[in-house]
Amino acid sequence: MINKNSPIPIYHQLLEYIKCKIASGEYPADELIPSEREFSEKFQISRMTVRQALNNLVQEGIVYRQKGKGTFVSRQQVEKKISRLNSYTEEMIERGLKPSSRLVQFDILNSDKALSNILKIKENDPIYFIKRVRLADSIPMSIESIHVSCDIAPNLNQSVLEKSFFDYVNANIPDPIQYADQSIQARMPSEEEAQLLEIPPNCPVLAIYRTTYLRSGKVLEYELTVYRADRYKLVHSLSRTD
Amino acid sequence: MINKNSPIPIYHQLLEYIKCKIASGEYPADELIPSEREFSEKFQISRMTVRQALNNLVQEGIVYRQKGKGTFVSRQQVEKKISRLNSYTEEMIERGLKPSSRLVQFDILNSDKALSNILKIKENDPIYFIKRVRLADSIPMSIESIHVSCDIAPNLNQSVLEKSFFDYVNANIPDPIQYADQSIQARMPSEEEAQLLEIPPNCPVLAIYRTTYLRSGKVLEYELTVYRADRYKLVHSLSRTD
DNA sequence: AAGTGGTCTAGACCACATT
DNA sequence: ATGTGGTCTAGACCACTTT
Repeated sequence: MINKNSPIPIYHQLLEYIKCKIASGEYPADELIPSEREFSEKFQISRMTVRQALNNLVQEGIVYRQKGKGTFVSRQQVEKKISRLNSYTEEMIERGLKPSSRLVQFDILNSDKALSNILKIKENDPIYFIKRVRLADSIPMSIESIHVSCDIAPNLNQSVLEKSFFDYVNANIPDPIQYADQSIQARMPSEEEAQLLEIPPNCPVLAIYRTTYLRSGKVLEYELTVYRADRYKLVHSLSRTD
Repeated sequence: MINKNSPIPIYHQLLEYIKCKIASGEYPADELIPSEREFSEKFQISRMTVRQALNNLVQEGIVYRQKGKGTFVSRQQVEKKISRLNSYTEEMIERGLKPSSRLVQFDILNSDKALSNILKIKENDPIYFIKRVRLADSIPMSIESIHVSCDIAPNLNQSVLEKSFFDYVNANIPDPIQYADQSIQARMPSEEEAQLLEIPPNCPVLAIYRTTYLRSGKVLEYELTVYRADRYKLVHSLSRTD
């Protein structure tokens, strides 16, 4: 169960152990789980290490604590769906569709004033501009236009884009993605958009403008994605945290 | 600076101390702050206590760490707008517009199969059906159709709807709102929708389907809101919590 | 080699809730 | 009175980065 000689930290092993118990129903929702001291004694580890595992689970919304009472399992169905930032690839697989993409444009451009403002770089600093048609089961789903500062994305090339941009980021940029701001609009497609999406010009599209930030606060990318409205709806969760 | 006899935990005092230094510019963005051991020695507190302060700041996105290097100030001190669940009234005021509404329909109906499923009630159980045109600065912005189980919303009447439905809920339902699932689509308006929104029939709309849940897990309401795409865009934040 | 954050220990006292 | 989570200590070893 817990292997002290494993290269995996003990708190992480315990965290996974508890997650399993919750998934299997052994620790049901709204029920107490063993106390910190119980875990500490059972696995012969320090209570502080147990707390580190539990702190992570609290942060993930998997469990919650009550002073003097104990630690409880959260209602799972809520936590799972809280809006996450997913890549196109992840999203399509989740929906049971086969993702692919077709590169339309790959250029290095100089940023104009508006863009440099968004990306928090100097005007005329070089950026990658990448335009791709995203397909699901070989049918056009969306057009994705990505703007990334060359400074922030080393060694970005066409072959990288065959796969997930997120995977590239995770592998090549140590600073992790933290959050994104999105703005969503309904509008009619431009002529080029209608053609790339293979839809009639009187069919509306969903336009999503996204700015993605890293943990350091740096801007990773500014992205516009235009979705076929007949094939795509955006699903997400909101929480009310008064 | 740090008072060990204060009822305020030491880690919290240190956390506020660091926040102040950042706000005053003494710890500038992207710059190193003192190491954990420095804080520990300077204030004569345990390094674990320093870590607790720093962990909280990392969680808030105020600082970030790099193994072997140190702890840095994040670039963006702007408070992140984690997607919140707001009422129409709140949202419009935030955008600097004057909200109002015009009641189109107020009825008690029997729920059909699909609706009873969503609201988690029995088929044919009575529901309130409320349709309102929402205005901003006296111009139609959206059409809101709310479905609420009569069981869950006592004393709901037309006069309540002059104001915010959220305010009514907060005042009359002890179980607080916890979260909502939304599905967002772009589409063309129906004839009735175009007429109520005072837009031409070839102008697209943003259709948002929302199910709102209470902390107990009960469903508060199922709502369809149809927005004029030319006057409304949806803005929100997503976080990536790996 | 020196410094950093990451992990871990084996204790301790506190405020709080339950019995 | 007992058990719980919340806070805190004074050490320790590790992997990593920089000098």
